[in-house]
Amino acid sequence: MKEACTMEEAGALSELFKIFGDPTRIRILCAMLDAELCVNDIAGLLQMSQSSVSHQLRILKTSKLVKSRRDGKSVFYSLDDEHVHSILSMGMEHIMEGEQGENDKNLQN
Amino acid sequence: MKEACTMEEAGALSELFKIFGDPTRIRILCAMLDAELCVNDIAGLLQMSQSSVSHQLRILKTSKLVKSRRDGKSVFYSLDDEHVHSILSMGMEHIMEGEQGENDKNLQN
DNA sequence: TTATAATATGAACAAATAAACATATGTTAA
DNA sequence: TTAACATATGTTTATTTGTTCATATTATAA
Repeated sequence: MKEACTMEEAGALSELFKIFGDPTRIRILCAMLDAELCVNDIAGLLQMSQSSVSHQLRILKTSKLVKSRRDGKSVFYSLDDEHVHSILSMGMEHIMEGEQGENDKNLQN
Repeated sequence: MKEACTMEEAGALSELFKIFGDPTRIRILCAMLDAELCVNDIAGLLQMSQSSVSHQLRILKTSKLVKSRRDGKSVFYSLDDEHVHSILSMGMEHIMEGEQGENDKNLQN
């Protein structure tokens, strides 16, 4: 990393992280960490509408975080590269380390 | 990383990445990669209003990405832990590798 | 072809939020 | 104290965006 990023780099970086900044997309990405999944599978897993999942998958695909493969009537999605895994892991580490006592405020049970 | 994250983890992760999902905050974080800076310094560097920078610093501090230290009339901000650096680096790597030809659409010059 | 299943997409709505502006708080010096 | 500087914060506005609903597209089977 340079000492001061350019406007373009800041824009590109924020656009990337913005994709990770939604709980639905995080859950979709996490679900695909070990398995290739079709839209219906994901909708069932997350208990969300097909439409909403499809919209989010489109965003994930446009951002190159996810790739798709059609097999008959179904379209299977999977992570596009290992950076997705790395970024998720880094975020998870940060959360685990520094915010153990503070996440409780977001939990009910 | 687990195979399917919980609602709580997805929420916490997305909240974290949401902070990185704004170009102004990215620029602020990048500016602090090597130097401790006060609000006015940052506002001058980024050519933004003091108010806007202060608002963003508050968000960064609340999220534990930044810490502050008062010295006289000035308050100096610096990165709170090394995960910030790691996450930025991961994002930068992803951008450099996969989107070389596509970022041009976001650029004018 | 028609029917059905899986996915994609367009439009509308509501919620979140970044920036601007004005103002308040805090610190130092006179 | 008052004045000046640095920072914080409350409010408003404009923009963005995730979801829902309805509809369109694509693929298979009868």
